[in-house]
Amino acid sequence: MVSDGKRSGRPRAGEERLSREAILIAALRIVDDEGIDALTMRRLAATLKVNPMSLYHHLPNKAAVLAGLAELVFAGLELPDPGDTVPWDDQLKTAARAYRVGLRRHPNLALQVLADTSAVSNVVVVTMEPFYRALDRAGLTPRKIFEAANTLIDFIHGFTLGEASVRAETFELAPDLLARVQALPSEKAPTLRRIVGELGATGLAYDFDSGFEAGLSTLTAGIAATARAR
Amino acid sequence: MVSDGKRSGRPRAGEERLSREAILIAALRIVDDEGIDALTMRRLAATLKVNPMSLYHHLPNKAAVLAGLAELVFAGLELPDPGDTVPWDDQLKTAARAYRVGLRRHPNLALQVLADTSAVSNVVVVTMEPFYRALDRAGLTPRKIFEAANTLIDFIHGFTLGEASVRAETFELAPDLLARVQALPSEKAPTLRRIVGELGATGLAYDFDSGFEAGLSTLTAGIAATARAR
DNA sequence: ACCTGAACACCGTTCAAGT
DNA sequence: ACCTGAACACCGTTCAAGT
Repeated sequence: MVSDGKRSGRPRAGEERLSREAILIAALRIVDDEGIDALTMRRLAATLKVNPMSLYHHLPNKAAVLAGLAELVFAGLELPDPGDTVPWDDQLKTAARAYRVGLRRHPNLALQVLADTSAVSNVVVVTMEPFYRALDRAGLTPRKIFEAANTLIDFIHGFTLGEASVRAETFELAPDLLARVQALPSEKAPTLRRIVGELGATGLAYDFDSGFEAGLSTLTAGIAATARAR
Repeated sequence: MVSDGKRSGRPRAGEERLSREAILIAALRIVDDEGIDALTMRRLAATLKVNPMSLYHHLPNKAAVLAGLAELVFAGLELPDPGDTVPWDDQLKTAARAYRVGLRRHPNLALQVLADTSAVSNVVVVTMEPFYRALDRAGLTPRKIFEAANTLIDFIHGFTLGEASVRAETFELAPDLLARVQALPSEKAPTLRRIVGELGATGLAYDFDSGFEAGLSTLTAGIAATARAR
């Protein structure tokens, strides 16, 4: 049994208090619970009951902690692949939905994750197989498959970014938007005004789930057209 | 003529050294030149030759400075509208390209800008008219117009995010990616391996411009299909 | 090897005081 | 009203010292 009291110096073999993984898990918890700004090296060390400087034996600096968190989130992603039992567009949509859900699991980290190039490129390598399989079944050329996969990923990233940002705020977007569009001088944006007016306040109450589905349908329809055109 | 030396106390009328706008312009310059981390209140004050605390008379805190920068970037956006002289999909693509170029003008700020909900919703209100006009001409219902515009914006945001992140890094994505895909165990991601292999190293050398065009084409094709289906 | 304590060079922001 | 100086409560990180 390990004492709870503070010790110093090197721990005995097999008794290490710290590891890269343990540090990252603690960091993820802080970010999930209190937001990205709450994550400081000193705070992180405190929750691990350890001297702030001990962290630097496992991770070179704070940037490495943040990169490690992005990696952790992507490592937790698993895209289901229904395979040939469903049409290729359903296969694609299933994987896309799972990708969105996986990113949304840590909303306070979304920005960090999406901006981390190496994390993103890692997930492309390891996890994107279902995307490529579905697009291959659609009958695209290799180049078109590559482009379509990137387009789909970009859409999901942009969508997730908006979703995470709104969730972090308190104010209601939809009513505010409606009021401001209506307040515009009528010659400024006539079509926008008309469309928003026809939608009405209730129609504008933005539902993220149906917005995501609409995007997926547009993209799969566009991909299908691309396949026919080859 | 205003002396260069430091003064203290209230300046005479019309001689104010500081304004919200002047502060934001100086801040934008720092971010463009040296990155977002270089922007500190103290550094900002120094470049304005002013006491750090003076800034707080014009902006309540650092978060307000960052939000102001997002606002500034979006305020500089102007989407051209070729109007009825071109097909609706060209009209849509023209506006989309301009939107991307506008965001890319300040790559170090991309993350901040895209994550700022109120800035994004502002630009939707003021600037998105060409998007709505083109989609209206495509023959979509109001709801489909709204959804298609959001999908297109999400794609551009996700694309810009990737573009800005890669630009901020030094390492070459494409060759690295190719090597790592080939290093995967062959049963792990067979389709991905095959597609990347067929593309080859040169084919994978990702060109952002053509990637963006491919996305736009897929989206407009999907929107056209949506319009026919109504 | 791993952990610690003290120290350095910074931060954002509050507050009271100047003009 | 606008700017300042000193101070407070933090940061991330280096370095030398402990075991």
